[in-house]
Amino acid sequence: MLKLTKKADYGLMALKYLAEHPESPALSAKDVADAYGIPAQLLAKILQRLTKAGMLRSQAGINGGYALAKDARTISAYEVILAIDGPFFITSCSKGAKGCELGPNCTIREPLARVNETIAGVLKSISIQDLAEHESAPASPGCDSKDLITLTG
Amino acid sequence: MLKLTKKADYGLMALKYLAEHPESPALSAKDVADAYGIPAQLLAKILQRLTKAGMLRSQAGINGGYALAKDARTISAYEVILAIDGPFFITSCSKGAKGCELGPNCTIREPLARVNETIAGVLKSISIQDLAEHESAPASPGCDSKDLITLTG
DNA sequence: TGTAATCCCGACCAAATTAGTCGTATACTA
DNA sequence: TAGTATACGACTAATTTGGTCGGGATTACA
Ligand code: SF4
Ligand code: SF4
Repeated sequence: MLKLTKKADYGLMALKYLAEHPESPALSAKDVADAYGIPAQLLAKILQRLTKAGMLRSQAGINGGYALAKDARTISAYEVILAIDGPFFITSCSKGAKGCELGPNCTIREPLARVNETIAGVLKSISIQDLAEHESAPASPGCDSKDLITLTG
Repeated sequence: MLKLTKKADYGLMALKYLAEHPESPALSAKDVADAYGIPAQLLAKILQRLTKAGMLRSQAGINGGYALAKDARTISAYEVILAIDGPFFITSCSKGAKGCELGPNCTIREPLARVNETIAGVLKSISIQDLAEHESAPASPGCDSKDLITLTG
């Protein structure tokens, strides 16, 4: 539960891989898939989605493939997950959903919605760059994310 | 994706409900289920798990049922989710798992593990009490949760 | 003692979601 | 034009989740 889908996982990995190989003009889906031993066709579909979402550029034909369309540090994990799995909410309801309609009955929805935002915030604060140089460079010194925390009260 | 299961959701609701009715010595699974219109048998199983995990006391027989075994503010959303759905990790791997064994191949696992901890931390900081009085009383003033944030770097 | 209410628990089935495959069309390069 | 690649939708398979059933054990009380 509360798991990232493998697709999102693959997507992040692929993006990270591309970020680590800026020299190549383009890497094919197969290249990346082979590098990690994941199904090439599945990864292809994922990369297509990321392309449509604007974070990759694609090139068909021989020597074609994918390359980052933006700077690695401007792509957040959140965007990636969003593009691959669609909008995410930890509750089944949340705004705009056809989920469980306990509506007024349910008073835990609001606090949970805040948890949701917190998680989204965390995910937004992580860039592909952060993943690539995984020797974790302190990007948020001090307590500038204080707002993320206020959800408990 | 990244969704709370309905079981966990139900569990939180039930706990909140019990927290709101401290006068009753015990409420049956059916009582709670009816209050929210959720399947009684399913809720029963959930409550059993919470009982085994020590956050509820149960009483069989006529006029039996469940009651909180601890103060509502000492029960965190995290415990509840853990008891109902088992250990949660956003990645398929994470320590102790039989998940995807890209092992050394995968360098995104470590940053994601930190995201995981952050989420866990947030969940831990929310008590049943917080859910019950959902007019959100600031429980964490200032920036005492700074550590939750350092995952980005 | 007997009965009704209730918890307990494992096995089971059904629905939903996720993972992965296939087939075909299209684009690009040499 | 041959070969390599993306694009995309439909399909199937695997896994997870949601929910049900049935039998058994406890307890209260008449
Ligand atoms: S129970 Fe409440 S929080 Fe959960 S899905 Fe339904 S309305 Fe949302
Ligand atoms: S790809 Fe990496 S992060 Fe994802 S499950 Fe496998 S080892 Fe873990």
